[in-house]
Amino acid sequence: MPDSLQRFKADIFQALAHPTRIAIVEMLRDGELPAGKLIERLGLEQANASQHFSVLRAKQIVVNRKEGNQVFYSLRSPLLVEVLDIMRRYFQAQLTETMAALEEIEKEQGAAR
Amino acid sequence: MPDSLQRFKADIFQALAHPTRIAIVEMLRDGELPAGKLIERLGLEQANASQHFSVLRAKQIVVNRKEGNQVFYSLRSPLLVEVLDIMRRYFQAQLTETMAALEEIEKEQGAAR
DNA sequence: CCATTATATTCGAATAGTCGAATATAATGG
DNA sequence: CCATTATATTCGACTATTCGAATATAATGG
Repeated sequence: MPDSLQRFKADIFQALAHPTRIAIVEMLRDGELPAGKLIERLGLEQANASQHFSVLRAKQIVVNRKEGNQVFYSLRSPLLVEVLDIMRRYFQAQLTETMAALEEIEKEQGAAR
Repeated sequence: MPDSLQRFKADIFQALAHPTRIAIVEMLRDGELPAGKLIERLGLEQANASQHFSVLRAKQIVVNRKEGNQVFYSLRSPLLVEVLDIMRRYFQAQLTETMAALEEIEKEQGAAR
């Protein structure tokens, strides 16, 4: 039933379905960074970070290169950044709706008093 | 560490991290459909479909309304459709890259012969 | 009222994901 | 060579997800 495009999409979404990995991707939007820097800035446990990097590598969301004993990660494509930006708009749209709904409720409660 | 926007994004990505749910969302892009139609067209097991709908409802990706004994589902926002469209571009870009890489390899193997 | 249709929920089994600790591996420098 | 740094992998424990079967609930029509 699922075609390969749908499977691909699901795989990418799965890879992004964790806030830590989103944070990593978002830090990389401005360019390549060493693993150590990502770990430090995001306050991650080293082993756990490595596991998250592994997920991102497996789905080819990031590219890595070695320099000495350091590994540098970068995003493979800027398209993912577009996806995240649309998500921000979606979040804001939802927030706006929720605020409007709350105001409506408060207005009704004010009138009922 | 993760802010609420990142958690939100991760939640939405999680909800989309299954090909069946992507297929459902894609069928809904053209407008509201009854559950039964979705189940029939996608060849889903009823109980499993219901579980997938439940995931989509929980994250407010879909809106549902009842009419008699039928439930109609629709997308809450067109922004998600944009996300899926970017993903298609991403897939195509990856495919193009893979093809190019394969051709490169074949060219090298041809030259090595 | 009862049988049928429509769909949600629960159940249990199996698999997958996530964490931190422990371990392994590679690179560096003294 | 060995200690240190950097990072990947494994382990084990726990949680989450997915499936189909079974069950529950609601609506419909005769």
